[in-house]
Amino acid sequence: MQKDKKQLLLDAALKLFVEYGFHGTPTSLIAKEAGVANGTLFHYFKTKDELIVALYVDIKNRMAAYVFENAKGQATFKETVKEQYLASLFWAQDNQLQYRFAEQFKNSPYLSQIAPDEIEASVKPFHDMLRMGIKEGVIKSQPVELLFTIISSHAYGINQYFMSTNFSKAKQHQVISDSFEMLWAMLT
Amino acid sequence: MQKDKKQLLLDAALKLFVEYGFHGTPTSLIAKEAGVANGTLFHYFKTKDELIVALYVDIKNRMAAYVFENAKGQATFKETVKEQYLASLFWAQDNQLQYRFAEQFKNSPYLSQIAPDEIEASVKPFHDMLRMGIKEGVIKSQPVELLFTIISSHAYGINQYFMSTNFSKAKQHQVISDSFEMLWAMLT
Amino acid sequence: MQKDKKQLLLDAALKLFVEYGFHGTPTSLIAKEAGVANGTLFHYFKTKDELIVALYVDIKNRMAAYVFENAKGQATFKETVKEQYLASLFWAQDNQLQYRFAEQFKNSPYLSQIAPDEIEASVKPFHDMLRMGIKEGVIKSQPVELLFTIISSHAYGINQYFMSTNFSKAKQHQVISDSFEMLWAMLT
Amino acid sequence: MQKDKKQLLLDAALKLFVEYGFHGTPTSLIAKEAGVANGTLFHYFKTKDELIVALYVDIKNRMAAYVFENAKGQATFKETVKEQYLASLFWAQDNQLQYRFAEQFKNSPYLSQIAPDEIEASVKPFHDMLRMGIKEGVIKSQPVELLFTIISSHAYGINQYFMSTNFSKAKQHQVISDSFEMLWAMLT
DNA sequence: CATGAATGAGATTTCATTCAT
DNA sequence: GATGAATGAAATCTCATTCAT
Repeated sequence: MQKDKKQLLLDAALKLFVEYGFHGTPTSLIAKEAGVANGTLFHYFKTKDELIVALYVDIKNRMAAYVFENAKGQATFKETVKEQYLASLFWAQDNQLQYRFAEQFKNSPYLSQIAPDEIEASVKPFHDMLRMGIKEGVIKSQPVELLFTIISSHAYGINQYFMSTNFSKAKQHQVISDSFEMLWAMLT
Repeated sequence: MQKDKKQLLLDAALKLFVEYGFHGTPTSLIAKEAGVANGTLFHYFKTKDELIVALYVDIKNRMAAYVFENAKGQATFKETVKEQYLASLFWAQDNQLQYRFAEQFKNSPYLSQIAPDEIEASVKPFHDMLRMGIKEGVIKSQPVELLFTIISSHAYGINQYFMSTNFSKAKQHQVISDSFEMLWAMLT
Repeated sequence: MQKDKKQLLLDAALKLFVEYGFHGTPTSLIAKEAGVANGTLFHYFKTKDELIVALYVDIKNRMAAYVFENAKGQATFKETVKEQYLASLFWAQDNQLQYRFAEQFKNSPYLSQIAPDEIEASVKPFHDMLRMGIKEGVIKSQPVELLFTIISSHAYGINQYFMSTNFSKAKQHQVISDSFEMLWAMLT
Repeated sequence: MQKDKKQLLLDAALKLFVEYGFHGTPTSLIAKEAGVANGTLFHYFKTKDELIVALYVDIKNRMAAYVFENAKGQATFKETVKEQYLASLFWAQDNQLQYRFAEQFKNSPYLSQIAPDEIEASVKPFHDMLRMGIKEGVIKSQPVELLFTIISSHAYGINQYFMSTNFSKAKQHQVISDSFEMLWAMLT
């Protein structure tokens, strides 16, 4: 029994969007790559835009699930932050296509199609955690939005760096681990 | 005496690309917004792609010129880095459209139309400066590409933060200044 | 016990065709409105065209049955014509959707799908009646086709008039009755 | 110098719409018949709907102009009404395509795209004239909307009759003239 | 009988680009 | 240089119809 056609479409779309961009990828090509008929795409997604947004939401959820799964049950605050940071970067490493798609999406006019409270909800757990760290006096007392943005951007930078290098996985892990310590120096 | 039609087109394109994206902005709309005829656009730019790339290069150059102009003649290495960092963020603050256009461009398939050695050349001065800092033992001995990426991403994060807040200019300057100290703690 | 699915489909189609037109109404919408599955429509009607034609024929028959039922057994020729005229208008009043559907159908390329002899057959009783009236010297000696067309158009006009007014049923009956006398003046 | 491309498109559309109906006529066929490129149609009419409506308005205006031109300067009220009635029917005879298109349009959901006050304005001259006739005591005192509808429908019926016969022009003129007298008997 | 996922031909519409004026 | 009508390839999307379950 083969994969769901909806999933086949999402997979095909992901691959092609990353390679050719949203507008460089006709829906007909997505259908072809997925091995389904042209109209089938529109059976599952009312419009091309809806497909793009659905793909983003799907990826976002998968990544969040991965990060939380891998970072739960740490003893200290620092351990928790570190594991989340590492998990994010490991996930990005193992899901290059998804990561690059998400970056492309976030820098496109499509982002405005995500309801602001949905975005809000997705960052809340991180904000809450940072607030706790501040209350416990472990990290600097700064607005959590600022801290979160700085951490995210730092991770983003590391990823960009990896894209322009050809490191082994081991070396990448090393860099990630080092970079966290730099980040931590900044936060405390 | 009115502006050059070429400049009118670039101005219109910038505004519309930021609002609607590259593909959400037809050339006809750019021409209309610029107040010139449809075909005139193609006198100045052979293709739409050429316009997009020209706009990016133009913006890139203006920003670089601004940063170098404002950061020259500092006494110490830290002062030099700091002034460049501040100048970048001040420029982004004063040129929101240009900044957002550049971000969109960098996350699009158009980026590949910029020759790699052109990109190389534009970051070289920064790399050289960082190399000097390392040699002088002022900052950590890490690959300059990594250090540069981290600094750039940090600045990117601060900008993102400003976009979601409504700070006064004075408050923004405060945050920028503070954030540099955090960054510096990370680099040394 | 609920209605026959075929009837549910006809009802839904009637309502939607009048509101959106034949081509503005997808079969999927008809099925949805009828509360049945998409494919079910094609069990009962081989094609969409067949559904449209079937609906028209059904309506035509119901109207004819109504008119004949209500106009039978009149003493004089004038009484007979009058009762048929009244019955037609009363029926149209009570079956607005059906009436408007029929008008739309008659002014569409679908009309050509009704066999000419079927049309012939449906008007024959009226032609026969008029021929009798001429033979008896009650009405003008003119081609029955012309007389019938004039009578039908007259009724059509009255209906159009009602659509743009908001008369009570009583007032409508009054107008219908008056209008028949005007019509009769023309025929005799 | 050849005809305006816009006019070529209107001419082609008219012919094809009457033959195949609005929805049976693809825009590509209209362009082909007009001898212009596909996109040219959309240069002149933003949508297919806009073309359909524009065509109707154009036809409506031409007919009105014809009727008024041919019926002006009559001595009596009856003469005026008669000349307008005759002109309408002669116009329909000489402009079969236009007439049939207009009938199709009026019985379609497109009609609702004509602003009510535009419709109002087009019938006003006729209503005014009828009001005058009533005031002068020449015709029955009935609502002018009713009288106008009856006259229009009468003319419509005559036209329908002509479509199912094969009369010579002379014979048609004879019938039209006769039918006006029948109509007049009804109005007075 | 009934379903609804799947199809794919075809329709409308967009838009970068050209070119005669 | 400047114009804007004209182009036509290509994109998105619709929808009547089929068919395995």
